[in-house]
Amino acid sequence: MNRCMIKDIKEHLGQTVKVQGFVDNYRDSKAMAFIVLKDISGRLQITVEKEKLPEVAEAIANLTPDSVISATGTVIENEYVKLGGLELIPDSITVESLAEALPIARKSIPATKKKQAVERSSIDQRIDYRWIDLRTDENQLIFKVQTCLVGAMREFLLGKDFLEIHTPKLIGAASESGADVFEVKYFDRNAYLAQSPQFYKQMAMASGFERIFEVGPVFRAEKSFTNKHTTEFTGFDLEMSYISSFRDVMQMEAEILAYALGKVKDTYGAQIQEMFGLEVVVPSLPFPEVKLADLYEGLEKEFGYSVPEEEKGDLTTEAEHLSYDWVKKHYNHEFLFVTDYKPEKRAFYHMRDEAGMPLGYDLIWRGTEITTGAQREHRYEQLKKQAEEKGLADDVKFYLEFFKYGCPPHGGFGLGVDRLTMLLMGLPIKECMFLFRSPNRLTP
RNA sequence: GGCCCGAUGGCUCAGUUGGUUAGAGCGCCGCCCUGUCACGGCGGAGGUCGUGGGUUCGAGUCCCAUUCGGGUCGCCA
Repeated sequence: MNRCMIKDIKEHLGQTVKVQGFVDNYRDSKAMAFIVLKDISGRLQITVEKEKLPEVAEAIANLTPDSVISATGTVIENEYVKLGGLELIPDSITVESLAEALPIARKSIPATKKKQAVERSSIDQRIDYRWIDLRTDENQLIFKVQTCLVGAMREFLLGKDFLEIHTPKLIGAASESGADVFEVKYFDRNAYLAQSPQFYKQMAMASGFERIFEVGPVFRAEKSFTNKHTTEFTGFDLEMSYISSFRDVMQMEAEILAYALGKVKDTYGAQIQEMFGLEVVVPSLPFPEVKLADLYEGLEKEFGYSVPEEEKGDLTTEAEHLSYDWVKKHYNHEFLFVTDYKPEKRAFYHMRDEAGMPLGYDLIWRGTEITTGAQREHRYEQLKKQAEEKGLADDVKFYLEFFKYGCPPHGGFGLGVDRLTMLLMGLPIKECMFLFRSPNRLTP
């Protein structure tokens, strides 16, 4: 018999079906036993009248929470069952895998008059047993949402003649700065884990691909300890040719996000609201935009936040957070493009205007940076000069070659998929990653 | 890397100015309970208090060192 997903169970009223999943709850008394079965799609009560079904009773006599079972039986309606008014009366139950007592508490239980509250285990404790932690509805929703989000972004771009590429993550030279890359052994020499597909996606422009994107792993050997950093994450990178300004890139990104968030809202908006208490807001176009210096000025005037002049080349964490209040107040919007960062703070490959101002932007969503984007410098001599200014000419020699034999003007951005997900759910990044990596965490 | 904080049964915590056999809830195990739905009732097992040293008649508690971990800032996606 084919397995029936629990979400489809209602279509099989009165019929015999097979269901499989984890034991979400087990209540066993002398004459009756109740199993709440959970699969990825839902929950179902299995009701066992022990005297009528001694074989089934025998099979589940030592059942434990989180064991995996298969059950076949008849689906019936029963108003008395709080779980959807449906229950399965089994003919047989097979215990596929018996679970030991769980080492973590996945959910908080509030205090009652007699009992004190049980807090759920810390996220770090839960990550030690991530595969158990991920069985909850809340955690599974995170990955359903992320799948929907990235799928929608991909779908959007495929409709606009983008090619999806896959660049190497093992590279021979430390790219960009060289300070924050992981070194790995590569036969009889050293290699590095790519800290960004930047150089290769630009190579795709020199290859005449015109429009590309990539979803892939990014490695950063930075000892960052915040709720939004990790040493390995998933980057959504895009590059497009024949732009007339970096604003073409910004517009493309805004359109992608508006489309993808629309899909997420349609599909999971209600569940996100219910489980995480957050509304998915589909952003209006275009996204608001502000110059970095103007933002600092606004924050000082309107929120009394000021920083020393030397820190104004970049956004401080607090300024980033305050920018959310600022953009809500001025534009009733969650996204904010920030432009006109100082050239010292930006990568050498960003194109600059006559005044030396980088032609790029950061995108801040709900007070957290999710993207850096720019028009790239595609003119060989100029690019070489900018690399030399940062003392990188030797390190990026192979990259400079991409621009010697013809290269279209182009630009692009890198977007943090995990940051997108975490902001969508209102959680720290640890809670949103399938497996979190940090300087202190390399397992499971 | 700077600053701050923590480490007590499987989990979450309590542990009073240092004072006899270290407590609780959940979980676990056993028994009881004809329909539960965060089921309920009774009983039980389980901890040399991260590690090393010191002070003291006496240390989970005070001091020093050390290990591991967490938060935050910087860095960034």
